[in-house]
Amino acid sequence: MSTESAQLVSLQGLEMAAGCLRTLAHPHRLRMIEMLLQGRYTVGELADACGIPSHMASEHLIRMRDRGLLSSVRESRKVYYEIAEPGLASIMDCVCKRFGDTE
Amino acid sequence: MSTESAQLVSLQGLEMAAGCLRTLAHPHRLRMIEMLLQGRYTVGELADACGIPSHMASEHLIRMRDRGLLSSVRESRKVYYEIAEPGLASIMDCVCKRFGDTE
DNA sequence: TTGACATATCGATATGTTACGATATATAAT
DNA sequence: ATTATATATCGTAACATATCGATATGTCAA
Repeated sequence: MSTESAQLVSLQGLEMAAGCLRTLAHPHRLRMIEMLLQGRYTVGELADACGIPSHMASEHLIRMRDRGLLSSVRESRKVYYEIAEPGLASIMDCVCKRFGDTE
Repeated sequence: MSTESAQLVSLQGLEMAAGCLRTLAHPHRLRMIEMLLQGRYTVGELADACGIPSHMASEHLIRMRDRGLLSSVRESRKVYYEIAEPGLASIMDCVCKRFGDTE
């Protein structure tokens, strides 16, 4: 199912991958990505869903956008964020399979 | 192909997932995992492959073992590490697809 | 223009992580 | 017992990150 690559990824590639993984490695950011995989949301909506002040949600979102994981569009007063990196679906799929509660 | 879960992962689950991702988010640790997905290696072999002193490789490996990602077996003077979490294959597959050089 | 709302930025503090030298343990050979 | 090899642990300094209050910017309505 997975394309077996005999060749190793370059150190530079691994450094970029590590940067992305570090950006993902926060429970609130994972929650935001989980939601954004199902549609676009505003900063305030994501903040409420995480139970954090919106200025902190903004910081998380900007961080992910700067990494190329998300993109944002301003519409009047609100800013909508959405998924920019398609690979996030596979990562979240792994997270759900391993840590999703089956209750 | 992926089981679409309408239900969100619990915050506790996301915290554990974030912990695992943070543990993965280091270029040398990713290199080690990449190698271990193809077979077992000793601390010294992994250290040489990463170009770091073996006591630093040991710290990285113990960190991943404590997270449940790897397991270790001592054989005489050497300690062999191997993959303990099957999901690592999917994660590394994502990394290869996104950051693997196609040269 | 004034005020309200939504998002973003700044500064300070607290916590976590990394790399490194030094040292310690475990195993084997002499 | 001594020495060499392979891993592991400790202490620390440098650096990155998280959180939070305060403040700033951008947008709209009255």
